[in-house]
Amino acid sequence: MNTVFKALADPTRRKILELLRERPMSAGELADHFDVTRPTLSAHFAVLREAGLVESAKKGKSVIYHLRLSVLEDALLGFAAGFGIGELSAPAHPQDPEGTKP
Amino acid sequence: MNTVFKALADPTRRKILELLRERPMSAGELADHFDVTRPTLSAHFAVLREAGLVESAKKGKSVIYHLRLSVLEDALLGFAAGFGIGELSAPAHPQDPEGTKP
DNA sequence: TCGACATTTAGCTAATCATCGAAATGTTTT
DNA sequence: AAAACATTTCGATGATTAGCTAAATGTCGA
Repeated sequence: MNTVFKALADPTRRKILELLRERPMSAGELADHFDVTRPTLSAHFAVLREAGLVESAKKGKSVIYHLRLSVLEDALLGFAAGFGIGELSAPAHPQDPEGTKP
Repeated sequence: MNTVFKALADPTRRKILELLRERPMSAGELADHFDVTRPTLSAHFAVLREAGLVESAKKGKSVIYHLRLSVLEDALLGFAAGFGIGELSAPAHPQDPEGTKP
């Protein structure tokens, strides 16, 4: 949970998550949206992966990243709930919560 | 908004906010809940104040800190809403339930 | 006014972090 | 097999950060 907030502390990483919200994207495709070098972005991916916020899958030459919405949701709402913020129905996860897919 | 997430990245600062959620507290009273020195805590207060997450008021010998809940709420829910997390706002793109992307 | 108390500022150190260029790894295509 | 491509690892650098001790600032009560 600390790793999630640490990951969220960087604007580049938050933007990566926002891009991934639309659809899964390859590392190179993501890189086209930023001015930093690919090694730098790769390091950001590692932080996000470490926090459980994204998952990666090799696809040919590329590596496809996709968002793990449930992790973001749990961290954000879990923390907010402690403050009485977001007294709202948690939406059913549209995404696989944990590696339960074949 | 970046300053808010940066402020939330530290566990000590998150705990300060949680303590302040119950009631306003003086710097010294807050300090009793942590193992770090008072100057260190004072620096954390400065970060939280800079982010707008707390406000301070001098009261005699003490300085009373109180939470600014609306700032926390705006940052958290504002960010979450962009992901369809948290409220009535439906997700822009319901996530692809895996596999339908060749 | 003096001394005790609460907090902050100042100055420092060690650790962490974002970034880079170059090299390495792995995959596809010719 | 070799060239081309995508991504990551390696090694280095400058910036930021959390932490400390010591000193400064400000406030109250005797």
